[in-house]
Amino acid sequence: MNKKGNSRTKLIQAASRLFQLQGYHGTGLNQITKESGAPKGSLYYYFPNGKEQLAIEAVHLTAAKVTDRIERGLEKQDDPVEAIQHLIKDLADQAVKDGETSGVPVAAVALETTHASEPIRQACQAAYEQFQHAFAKKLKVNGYPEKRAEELGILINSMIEGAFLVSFTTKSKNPLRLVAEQIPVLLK
Amino acid sequence: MNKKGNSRTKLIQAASRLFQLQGYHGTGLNQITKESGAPKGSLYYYFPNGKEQLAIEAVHLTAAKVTDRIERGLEKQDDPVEAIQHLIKDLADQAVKDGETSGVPVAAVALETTHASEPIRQACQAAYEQFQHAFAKKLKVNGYPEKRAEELGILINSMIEGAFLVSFTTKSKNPLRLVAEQIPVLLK
DNA sequence: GTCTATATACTGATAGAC
DNA sequence: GTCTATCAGTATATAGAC
Repeated sequence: MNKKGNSRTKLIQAASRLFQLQGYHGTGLNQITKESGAPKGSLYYYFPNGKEQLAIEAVHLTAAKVTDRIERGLEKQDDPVEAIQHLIKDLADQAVKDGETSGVPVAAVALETTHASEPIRQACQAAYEQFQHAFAKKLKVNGYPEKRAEELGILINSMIEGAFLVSFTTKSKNPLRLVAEQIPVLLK
Repeated sequence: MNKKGNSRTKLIQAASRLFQLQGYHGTGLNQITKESGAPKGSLYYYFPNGKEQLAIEAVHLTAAKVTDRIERGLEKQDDPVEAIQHLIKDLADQAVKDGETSGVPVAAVALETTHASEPIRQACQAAYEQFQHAFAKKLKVNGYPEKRAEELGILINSMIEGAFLVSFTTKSKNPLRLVAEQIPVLLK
């Protein structure tokens, strides 16, 4: 990576973090450039389409990082039930304990921009499809039929998103805990 | 209701609608006063604490309306499984078809402000607790033990929130459909 | 109680020197 | 590629006439 790639990357990383915490409209470009350490004037050099383009790339980065985390988590145990339950337990700790440094990936940006920017919406949609696919892949490897595995991927991702949202907002682990307990019944 | 109550109510109603669609930071006070038809200068007369106070009251209104909708929906059928499934089917139509006029209640505001305003966060938490309680009440009436009913209320609300969020973002009914199909297994 | 005008700060975005 | 200065627009919030 050259200098160019470096500043570009730092901007996307800062944007990814801040959009997750404060949402799209709640995060200004000044704050992003300041936090990234990248020179402010160069933002429009790397992202000629401005904030929207930066948000799309930030969502892509967030999606890649979260997908990687899901995949690594699921690899730790062979049994899908135990693997998924363990992953959810980790999320529960993060949602409640990490306080100021944590947010629900993608969700805030998705809700704010679905009606306002179709390209950003599509980036968020792609993120959710990646998450679903990561769960489905684990289930296929363990013998679930393809179609059933994909449906369960959608279902598991939705349940985790909702429970994460409610756990985060109410500062309680209960929603994520209850979803984790439901996994064995779901995969039976 | 006198004139005062009327303007106040119109402001809260417009705020409730717009915050749901565009989030907290994505909605300006100018837009709210314009859409409400209430005189702009009077906003700070009714809400001395400004936008934050207006948002709290808007969340309370949204919570009351949604809770009412859940309760009325659940009353339509005696069997809790069928009642909840029917309710989710209605939500699925709304999330995908209503397009520009629909949003996920409370969620956008909750995600944006949880780290920025404790009073707004508490209003969102109260909203989720109302939703959970509405489901739990239906289950208690139908013979579920109190503790189990309350856990299922949290779980059902979380599942619906997540599936609504993903359905809304991906413009697909699948997540909500799959959650609906899961209800019988859940309540077995 | 209503409404206008405005203060102040910040937003996204741009131009141009270096 | 970097950085500064700055644009026009809008944000929340306020002061004061009526």
